[in-house]
Amino acid sequence: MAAMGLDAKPLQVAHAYQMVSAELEARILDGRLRPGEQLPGEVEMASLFGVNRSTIREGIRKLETEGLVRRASPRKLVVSIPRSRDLATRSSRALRLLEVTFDELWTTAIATEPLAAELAARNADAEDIARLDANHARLTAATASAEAGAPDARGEIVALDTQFHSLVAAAGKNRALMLAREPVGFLLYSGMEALVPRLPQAPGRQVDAHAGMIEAIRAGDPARAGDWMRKHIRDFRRGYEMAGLPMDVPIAPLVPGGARPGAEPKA
Amino acid sequence: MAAMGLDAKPLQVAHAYQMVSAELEARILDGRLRPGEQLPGEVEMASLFGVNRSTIREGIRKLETEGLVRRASPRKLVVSIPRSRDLATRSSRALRLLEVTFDELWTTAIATEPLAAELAARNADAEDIARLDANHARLTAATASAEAGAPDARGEIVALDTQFHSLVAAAGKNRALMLAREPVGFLLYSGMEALVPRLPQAPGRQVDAHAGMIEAIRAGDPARAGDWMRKHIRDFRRGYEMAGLPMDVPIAPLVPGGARPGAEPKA
DNA sequence: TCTGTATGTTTGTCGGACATTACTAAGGGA
DNA sequence: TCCCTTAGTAATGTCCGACAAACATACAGA
Repeated sequence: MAAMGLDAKPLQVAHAYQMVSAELEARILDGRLRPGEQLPGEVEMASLFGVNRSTIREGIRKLETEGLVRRASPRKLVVSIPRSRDLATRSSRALRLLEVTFDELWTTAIATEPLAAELAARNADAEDIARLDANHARLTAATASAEAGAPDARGEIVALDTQFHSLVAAAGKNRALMLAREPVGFLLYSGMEALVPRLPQAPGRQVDAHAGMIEAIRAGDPARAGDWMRKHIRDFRRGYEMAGLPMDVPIAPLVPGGARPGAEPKA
Repeated sequence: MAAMGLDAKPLQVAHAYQMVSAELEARILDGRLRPGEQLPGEVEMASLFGVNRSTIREGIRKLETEGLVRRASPRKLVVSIPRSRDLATRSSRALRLLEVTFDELWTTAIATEPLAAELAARNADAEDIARLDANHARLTAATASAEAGAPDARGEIVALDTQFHSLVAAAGKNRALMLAREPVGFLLYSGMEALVPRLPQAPGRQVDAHAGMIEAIRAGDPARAGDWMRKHIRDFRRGYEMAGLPMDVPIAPLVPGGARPGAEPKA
């Protein structure tokens, strides 16, 4: 007796705390509440909306999580614009949970990263370049100490590489691209963690590529910057292949055996 | 007395409800809690964590908003993977609040959309193509009624175009790309709402481009599909130029004067 | 077997309470 | 007059207890 003229409709009941967050969200999105503006206290809101303070608090939790409001100080709740960083973190987490493959990430990156580099060559200012230089200096140092056998330099190399690409994107001044590429880059470059120990020459090649890219960006040469990036990304894939790492399996497998120490699946 | 040997540390106090969500989140991310698994009731959790039920509820609200848990039924709280749709919606909202320009969106799209089309030509299955056909049929109809003077066909055209591009991306079977391009596409194609009334021939050209793309995808010809998409996206920009719409201002201005009714651009 | 009812459980919401800690304003010293 | 200290106020974070509505399960009846 499935069909009786109507499809399965979700028809979710409207709970009070959902209405609170929905109402505030609507006011933020249509501009009645503007970023930076301070919201009333919980008690006042409770009386305004005619609900209990607990209910207000649950609604606020939701908006807080979405990044539409933020605590400027422990007492001040202000309207805010979601930070790209948080959004990227969440997307990244989702991609990990979706168990996307290296290949999916790489294919996306080969489209977005060179564009980011080209834009960076066009739009980078002195500060951007300074940041890139600083990053590169640290990467050079970390690579040296990794070659010297430092055990924990690997994680730093990954972090610095991830940051380098974010900096390039930021220098490009395209916020849509930044937001789109960030989660992909974050996850993709984390794959280098597995690459380094099997391909000792990888970090060196990386240092060269970064240097070339910074040079092209500094010179304001979009084509060359894009080429360096393409080469860099292709090189990454080749390294992955040479290291014998599989490209059609999840970057970060969802718990093959569990977590670190004991992690026995409970009966 | 600023410096006493330490930089300004964030040092945000760990509130109980944050620890609840953080703890559950950690268990989900490292696999101790698996997608689909059901969580204990609120009372039980409260005693497990040694906090009050209200506190548990606030923590759950956060996880719910992040999409890491979901209510399967009003009584069942299960672990889940964040839905791309929600993530895209949120990113889209953020981009709108950031007041990204048409140019930023377009520049990103010209990199991602052709790739999506190429992948679609490679990976689309029968169902994907059926969905594209269905979408195209509706677009054709909507365009016809728009040309006949139907007032509200404009919104449907925008919705169908947005959906078309999502379907193409979905047919490409690259989840990273889908997630990256969705918010950009959503916002970019909404710009067509303003385009249609000033450029009556736009929908017609669009119908042709979509048809060509579907044909290329059906034929499994990545290069041709990509070319159609590039042409389609470039055409969109040209249309925007010809219509005299500015490309370096926010797509969706944050409340020029307020909400729908008047909506005349203020001086 | 299917349907309807009774019981128990869980969520959503409420009201009130209290400790801690930001903010504020009054007061004292230079 | 201005600055610093100090007390007071108010808001948040957390807790407790309570209740209605909804849902799930078991059971009785057709």
